[in-house]
Amino acid sequence: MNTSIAITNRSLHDQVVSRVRDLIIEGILEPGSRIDEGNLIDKLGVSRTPFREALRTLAAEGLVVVKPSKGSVVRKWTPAEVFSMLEVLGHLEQLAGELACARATDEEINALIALHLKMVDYYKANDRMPYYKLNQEFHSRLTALSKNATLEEMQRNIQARLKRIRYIGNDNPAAWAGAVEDHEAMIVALKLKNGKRLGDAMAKHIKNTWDRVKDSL
Amino acid sequence: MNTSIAITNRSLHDQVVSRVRDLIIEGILEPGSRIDEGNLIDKLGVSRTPFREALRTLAAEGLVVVKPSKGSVVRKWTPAEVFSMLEVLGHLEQLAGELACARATDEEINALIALHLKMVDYYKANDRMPYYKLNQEFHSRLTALSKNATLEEMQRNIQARLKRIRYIGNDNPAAWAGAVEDHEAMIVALKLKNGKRLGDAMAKHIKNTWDRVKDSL
DNA sequence: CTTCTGTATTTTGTATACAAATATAAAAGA
DNA sequence: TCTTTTATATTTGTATACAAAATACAGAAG
Repeated sequence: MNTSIAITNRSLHDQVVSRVRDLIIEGILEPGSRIDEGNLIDKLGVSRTPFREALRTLAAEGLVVVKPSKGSVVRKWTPAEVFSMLEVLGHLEQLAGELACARATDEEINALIALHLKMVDYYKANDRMPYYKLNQEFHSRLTALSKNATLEEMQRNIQARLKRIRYIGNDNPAAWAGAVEDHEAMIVALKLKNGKRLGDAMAKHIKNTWDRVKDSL
Repeated sequence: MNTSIAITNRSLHDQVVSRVRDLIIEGILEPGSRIDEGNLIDKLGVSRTPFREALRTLAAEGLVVVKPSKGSVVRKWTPAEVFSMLEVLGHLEQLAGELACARATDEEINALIALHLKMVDYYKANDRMPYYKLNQEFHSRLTALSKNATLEEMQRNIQARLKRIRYIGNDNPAAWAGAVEDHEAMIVALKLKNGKRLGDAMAKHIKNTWDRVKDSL
């Protein structure tokens, strides 16, 4: 078991960061829109101090832009920026794939295969939301198998920036079918522990993501 | 010309961020050491508010760790973390090299070659400090030629984390000679606009960096 | 009408004040 | 002497207060 009885007295800062991050990812705070400090601190029930600290964290993460003396806005990506993110993410996941094959245990690989099978079930049941959530986890967990902390961190950061965009741009059936196929290829390579092959499959998967996503920008 | 008459009224936040970042990189604030808030705000002449916001920014950048209710410390990297950074950086620069060959103009390439020649001069004159500074610029500018904003950002971030370590671990003559040789190979590949070759040369260069640096950790 | 200009209002930036938690150290007990 | 306890000081977290900008707007001049 993995339960902990530790009391997590998270600081307001941390809570505000994750809350606002979620508001951005869920699209409740829209890209390009101004972040109304007075309004949000009321709704969140915190004072300006932890809220503004949270904005600095989110700005460093790239989700928010703080314009001096003019307030903050939810960062809005240009298509070129999104492309650049996918270009980097694809390359990072290629590395992740190669390292995973070299470093992951059979147990870890089997756990990931199980996750993949669950995703296939959701796909067959046409259940989009849980599929989407597991998909995020699939990529994070595969990256974790690389046993490279920096790689995990960079992947998580880009993933967070893309989350919203990816969700919007993935709602057509053909795109979904393609994504599942990509994953199938990745799983095959992972089973064989063929790093080169897995890396290429992951890079290709991200490349396909651009095609799925680009028209919704 | 490129001069601007804009008045840059930088916020205290921004100033504190760059000031403290420099203190960390220069080793005046030592890895693992506590950041004494009271002391530093006195020396910097600012109040706690912008200072603490700056700490949040630096924490998100990975240079500082904020321990809830216990203060902040300068982040200290384990050898495994440094290795992971170099592993990712090498892979990112490989991509940068490939993209640079595809996207850079002849003019940009020539400017980089000129920079390289200046570095060789400093090397021959055994002038370490200016060489080191140009080296940072060399890598940043080469990455910029990839015309990929995300790649630039990630490279800059890892670069900042490694800056201190790299400086310390580069003070033996053989290592320096090796680094210059690596750069020579990179320049040749760039002249040929051979992306594969440049990418490999850059990846190899970073791999060598680990050997130069690992004993000082 | 427009455009300008000065003023009121709102928003942002920074400093300070207060509360809560942690670290320090002095005193009491074993 | 070594713990343990308790009081005190320091540091950290959060709220508020004040200052400085930026924005909105009303009235004056063209």
